[in-house]
Amino acid sequence: MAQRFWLFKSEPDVFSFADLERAPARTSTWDGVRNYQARNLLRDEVQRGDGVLFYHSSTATPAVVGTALVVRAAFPDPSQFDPASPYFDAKASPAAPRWFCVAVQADRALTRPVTLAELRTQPALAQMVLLRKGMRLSIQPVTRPEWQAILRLGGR
DNA sequence: GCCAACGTTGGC
DNA sequence: GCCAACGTTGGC
Repeated sequence: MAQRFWLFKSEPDVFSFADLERAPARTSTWDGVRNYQARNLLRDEVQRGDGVLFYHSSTATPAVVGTALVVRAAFPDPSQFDPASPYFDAKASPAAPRWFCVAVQADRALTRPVTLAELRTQPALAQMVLLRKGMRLSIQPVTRPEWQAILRLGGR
């Protein structure tokens, strides 16, 4: 399947792009997604080899800050089975997992972050899912032209 | 900290 | 199946 592109949101206070770059093998499980629409994308659509825009949300200057690569397609999110985890789900079981995650590897930071405010000024990005009113989805599809435009804005 | 928008839960 | 109440997200 052709490479596709996604935008993953993360609160930098919880897990930042720099955290991913510091992780062993620059790789981390993208766990804790607890929204069904986002879950369905992770489980059914996101494939190994896809590109990810790493977006910092709920911060003073929300922005796309780097790119990552999907290095493992969907598997059951281990945190749902861990009673000590904030993402524990008593209704999930290994036989009937409810939540899924993928693994991502840091690619490169953008030369400069592309802020949400800047994204909004770009006519080429007018249809971006991120910019739609009321959109809160934490896993979003990105088109190839959007991907390319954002990397260009970010100095790549 | 505020609050709009959206998602989930649960009573009926 | 409806919908009110509640919880969460996330920009500002």
